Amino acid sequence: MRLVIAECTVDYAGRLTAHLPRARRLLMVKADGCVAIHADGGAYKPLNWMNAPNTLVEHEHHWTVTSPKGEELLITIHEVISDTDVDLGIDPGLQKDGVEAHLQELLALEPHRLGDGLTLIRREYPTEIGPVDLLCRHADGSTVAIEIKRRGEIDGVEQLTRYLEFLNRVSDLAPVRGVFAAQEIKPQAKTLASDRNITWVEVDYDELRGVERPQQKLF
Amino acid sequence: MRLVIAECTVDYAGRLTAHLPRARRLLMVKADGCVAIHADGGAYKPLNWMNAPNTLVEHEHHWTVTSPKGEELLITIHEVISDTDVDLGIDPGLQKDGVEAHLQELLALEPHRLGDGLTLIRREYPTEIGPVDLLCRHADGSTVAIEIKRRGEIDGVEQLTRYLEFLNRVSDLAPVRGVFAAQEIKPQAKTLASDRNITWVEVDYDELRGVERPQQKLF
DNA sequence: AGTTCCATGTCGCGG
DNA sequence: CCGCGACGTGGAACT
Repeated sequence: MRLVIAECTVDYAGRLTAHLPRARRLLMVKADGCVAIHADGGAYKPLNWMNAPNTLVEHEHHWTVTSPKGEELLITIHEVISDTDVDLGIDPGLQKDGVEAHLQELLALEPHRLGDGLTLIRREYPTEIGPVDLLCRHADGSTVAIEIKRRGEIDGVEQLTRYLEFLNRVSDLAPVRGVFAAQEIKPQAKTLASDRNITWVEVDYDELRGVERPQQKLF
Repeated sequence: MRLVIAECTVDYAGRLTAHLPRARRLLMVKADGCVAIHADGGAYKPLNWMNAPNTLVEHEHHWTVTSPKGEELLITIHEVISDTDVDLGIDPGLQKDGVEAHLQELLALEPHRLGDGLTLIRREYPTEIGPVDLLCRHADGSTVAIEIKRRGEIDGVEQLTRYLEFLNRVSDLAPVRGVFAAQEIKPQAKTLASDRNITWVEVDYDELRGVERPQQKLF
């Protein structure tokens, strides 16, 4: 990784056009070729950037970065304050826990937690307007479409409603009922779901994964 | 801005839990207090971060960052390779051009591009659930509500649907038709729009702004 | 402060 | 490679 502190002016033309007046900034060039221009604020997001893959060409007083998608970044260098190179090696990567995918896995294994008599037909059941998280069969022969969210909000109910509309109209699975599952569901989402005859279930994540990995305090 | 290169291990607990095994990384601390941990790849996004406001406490072999929202970041420092501080001053800020607002301006000037016989009533026409991008009158006396996106996706169709529902129910403008306009519209969004009798139009941004401001090559 | 909506969103997965 | 949806989405504008 290369870190350059420099007085610079920046112009970007690509998905939009943007301009940065002259100021002192950090230019970060990573091993994968991506370039980011940071100011001393504005959270972790850079002011301007080019993602890999791209081509960086350094001239005397300016850098040009071009991407195969036709994006262009021009960095005019007025003065270099410092220019350092560090070898970080490859990162072992981030381990995440507690996201929707994990919740879906666990519920696919135990769909009965969302309603008695449910068995899985398949995960990510495809429809014209996108995949349904879980499609299940009920013991009575009816079908149940399940939308899973980490946090249940109104958007999720809308999404499930669309799936139900299409599944009931175009497939031979009809009638299809809906179940909205999340670790936590906002009151508005509960109201809307109930109003549309969609069952909602708040699932206990820790209970679901059992004693597998107890939550630990960091410090 | 402070830049530290260090061998470190990182644990985050907040909206989810995450762990980074020991490796050499860049720790970036900005003037606004935000902390970002970068590897040598993976675009501009850090592996882990804490946004301002937060509290950074440095101990002998570890840093703790806590946010008022109850998020915690623990950085265990095994070895410091370098530790530098730079004064960047405040940034004059980014100037952008070519976003949705601009598209709306251009279409407000030439609404007929979205359908024959359309004339503008007003931009940002207020409703109780938010402003409609453009409200137009058709030559036949009917009203047309227009939602504009840079990229047309299903969310935008939902948004327009809500406006139409409301306008048709509570206003004396009824009947109100809908037009969904974007530079590019996803197939699913087209399907949903058509299904709801909403016309969709893909507009050519460059053609729209015509000779007004020709795209300039940076280099 | 809470809500809504845009974003050069970015990222990852499945077809 | 494209399409699609999640994201610790982040960030700004408006109530």
